[in-house]
Amino acid sequence: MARVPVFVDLTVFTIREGELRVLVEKRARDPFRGLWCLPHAPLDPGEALEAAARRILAGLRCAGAYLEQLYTFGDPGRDPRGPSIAVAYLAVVPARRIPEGTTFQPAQRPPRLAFDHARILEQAVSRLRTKSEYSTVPLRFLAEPFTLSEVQAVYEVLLDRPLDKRNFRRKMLALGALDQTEGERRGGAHRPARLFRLAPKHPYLLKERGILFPF
Amino acid sequence: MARVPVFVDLTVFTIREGELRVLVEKRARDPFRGLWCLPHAPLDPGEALEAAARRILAGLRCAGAYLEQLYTFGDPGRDPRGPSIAVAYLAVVPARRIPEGTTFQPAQRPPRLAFDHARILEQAVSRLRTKSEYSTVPLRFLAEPFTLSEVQAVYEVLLDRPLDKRNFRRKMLALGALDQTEGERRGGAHRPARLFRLAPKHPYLLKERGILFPF
DNA sequence: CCAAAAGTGTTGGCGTTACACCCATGG
DNA sequence: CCATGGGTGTAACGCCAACACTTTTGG
Repeated sequence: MARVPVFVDLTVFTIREGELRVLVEKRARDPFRGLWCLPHAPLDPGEALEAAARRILAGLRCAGAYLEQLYTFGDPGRDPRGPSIAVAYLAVVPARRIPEGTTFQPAQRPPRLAFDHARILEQAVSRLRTKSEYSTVPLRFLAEPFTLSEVQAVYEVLLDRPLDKRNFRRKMLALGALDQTEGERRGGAHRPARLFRLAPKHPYLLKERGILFPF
Repeated sequence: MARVPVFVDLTVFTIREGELRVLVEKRARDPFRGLWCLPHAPLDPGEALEAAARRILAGLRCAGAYLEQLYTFGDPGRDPRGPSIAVAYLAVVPARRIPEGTTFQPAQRPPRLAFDHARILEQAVSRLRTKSEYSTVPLRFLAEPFTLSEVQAVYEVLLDRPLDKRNFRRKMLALGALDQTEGERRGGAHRPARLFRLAPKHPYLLKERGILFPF
């Protein structure tokens, strides 16, 4: 029976300083000692894949983040120690929930990464950008409650283009994915902003027919 | 180090008798002896995942079929013999290329399946239908050369609704995914049909903005 | 000459984009 | 009272869905 080591690898994204960023760690051991890599861990026997991903997230103090399976990488050369499998997950964490001491690097121009992690990251970024066109995943970059301007800023980073404010608000509200909450946010010398949360039963995919963006 | 058995499982689809069908095998051994299951095999150490999928396809005499990775299943209870991982692939084979002696069952109302194969199949069908809205995957159900009416029939089965002939043809040709070939097909007491092939550099995803279907 | 599938254009309606100003607040 | 970001409506345009008849062949 074929038994190769099985790893769960994570791409944890956030948006900081107007840029998409990914969580990386510095390797303490060979191979690739001193190089950056994505957080990962071997699957415990008897542990479900998603459970392993959540275990790693908890270790990063990012429990509760949005999580979805990305892709499975099994190129025999991906680890110099020998054949292995990496089940990669994509996670999203709001910038305001990032714990101290965590390192996030620009996802589009990352530092050199160990193993096949550059390829994993590339695929994760691609998936994230594609899904921004037709899913509510981008809302996971925000801690509740949030303002419509914050939502627009997230979409602008992910889609990498400016969006029209009036059209954006009209469409976003029409989705039914947001619930307005009590209260407002005062953020300086200007009119206070209304606050929103993710609707309890928000759709994951946007609409059956047609795409919502571009505006 | 965590070493659990790694399998590659296949969902091989075709369209026959106006219905989406999936290739199944009868199990010759326990567990689940005599029950239907999806084709699968353990990953050889040192073998790439996709290479294993193609090896299984070749064993089914379906070499050359369209193939993409679907999802990885690792629920500890998926195999009664103990924890294991299944990397599932989705394949599409033209009805005219099906070898003798292969069993295809209706994909939407399959027989009882061993292991967690019912869940794998469910997810594969869902993915296939979703992708039919915005990708050229449905064209893989046809052996070249094919007629536009055949293409429309495939889309109608996958989307499960009738499509307008004139609108369908206009949009499909506008994609640039098809090349007209020499010759025509005479199929009885009616005007001969023009023949097409997949364009060498056909797009995988349809258009950047908007979706092509519905009509 | 009949049956059967292939092939072909136009129009009205709807949804989308483009666009500029007033509001509420803090300092 | 000034600066700052929050909030709002409409009109022109372009794209899409709806729709029916002619063509070519085999028997």
